[in-house]
Amino acid sequence: MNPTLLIAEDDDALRDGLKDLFEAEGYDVLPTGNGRTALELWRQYRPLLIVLDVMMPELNGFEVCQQIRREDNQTPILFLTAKAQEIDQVVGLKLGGDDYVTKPFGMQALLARVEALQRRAARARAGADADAMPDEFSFGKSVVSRKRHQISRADTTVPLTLRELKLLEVFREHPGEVISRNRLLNEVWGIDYYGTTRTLDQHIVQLRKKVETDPRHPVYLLTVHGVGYRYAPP
Amino acid sequence: MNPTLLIAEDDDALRDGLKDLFEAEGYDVLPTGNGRTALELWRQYRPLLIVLDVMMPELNGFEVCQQIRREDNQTPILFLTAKAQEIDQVVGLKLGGDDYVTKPFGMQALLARVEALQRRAARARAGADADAMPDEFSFGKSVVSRKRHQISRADTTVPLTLRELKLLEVFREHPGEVISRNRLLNEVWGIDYYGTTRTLDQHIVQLRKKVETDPRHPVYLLTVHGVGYRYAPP
DNA sequence: AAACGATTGACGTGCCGCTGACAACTGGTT
DNA sequence: AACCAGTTGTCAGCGGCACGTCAATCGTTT
Repeated sequence: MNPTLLIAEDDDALRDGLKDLFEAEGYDVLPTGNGRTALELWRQYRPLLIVLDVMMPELNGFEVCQQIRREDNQTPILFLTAKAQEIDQVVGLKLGGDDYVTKPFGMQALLARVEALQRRAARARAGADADAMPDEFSFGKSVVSRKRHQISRADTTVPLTLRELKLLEVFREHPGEVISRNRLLNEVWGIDYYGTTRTLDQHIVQLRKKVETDPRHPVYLLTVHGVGYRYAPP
Repeated sequence: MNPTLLIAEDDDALRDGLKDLFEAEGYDVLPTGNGRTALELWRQYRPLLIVLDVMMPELNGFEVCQQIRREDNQTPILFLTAKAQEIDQVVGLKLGGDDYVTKPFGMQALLARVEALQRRAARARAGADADAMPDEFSFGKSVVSRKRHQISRADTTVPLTLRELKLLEVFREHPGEVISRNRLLNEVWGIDYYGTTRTLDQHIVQLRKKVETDPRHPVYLLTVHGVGYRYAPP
């Protein structure tokens, strides 16, 4: 069975275009031009991903999203927005796993976003299912607690900041692999981030202080010159 | 649907000229004279190829490239450069799949570059799909891991630098074939590389240290006098 | 205001890749 | 066989740039 996609967009021409596009890419598409039926379709079919126009009759995109999120906050939602004001609202939602595309947009851009969201959601699902997400995981000689935001080694326990925790998560998910600086920036900071590369270094420095026995000669968080970093499990 | 091209060039006349040229060739063109809108347009449309002037208001070409590469390192980027200094910077980026054209340039030359880049990108895409690119491949008595940037033999594991990894890739793709020095320089260092031939030797030396049991009497990386090198699989 | 995390700039350091000098080698010529 | 010109191997050193580090700054929260 193909992955199913719910498309709620009230412009008939655009909706048909999107339907054709995604069907050509091998998706099953549930099209609708109305917020209320969008909700009904979602309840009935539970699509893997939802594309929501913000401006729609009956229920607008935000309202639909709100309803869906009451029952399910896994399924990724991609908003189609026209005005800058709407964008702010979408961003303001800060709902994990969601994204938006501003009109007008190109088909390639939409495809790329949909696929990125799918990958992200798939990773999240896999991670959640596989180990039921225990609170703690080990890193090097230390043990990290997600809930408590802290890392313990031997007889000391140090707090972890948000960025540090996220970084550790990324390394834990790919032990032994070299992870490029760009990828780290994307995974930890998000896709549209303008910061310098010094920022990443700095956080690595802080992490090494908490993870390594001798921060000057790291054993677990290794740098790969010109590429990125690598976590060498013990 | 036509292939879409993003053209970022702050000289109005030149930009219009390029737009006409490529539209006549059957491309859809997204023109802009500004780095920031270039990024926005890229996000909205995901063009198949990007032509970037280096000198631009708001964000220069390098900065735009850097941002784009954080989310996507497939799409080819063609830089338009005016000064020799800029050229060095472009070459210095070492970003695969990119190219540059120096001003002033002829329209035909530009077209040729664009089409060459398209072909290269298409090949890369096809290749990536075809074999799902396993992480490891064997070389001689060793096993090379791309993700880890390292090579393991018997009981030792040694890190590989960028150049070494690329060289090994080239040899792996053509086992038994003699590969000329020029071809190696092209494939690993890029089309226009000015270095001496000593550079290549040097890297071969380093590689043999990591690949051969007795580096003085190589078994896998053989030199073919007057031509180049040959990888003799075990 | 104080505390904290995140970010950035400035500066020092180390590594990778490049190069020049010279030795060793190869293949061809006498 | 000896020789020679061109090519390759090896070593040591250099330079640029990526990275490590420290400290100052900014923004947010309390």
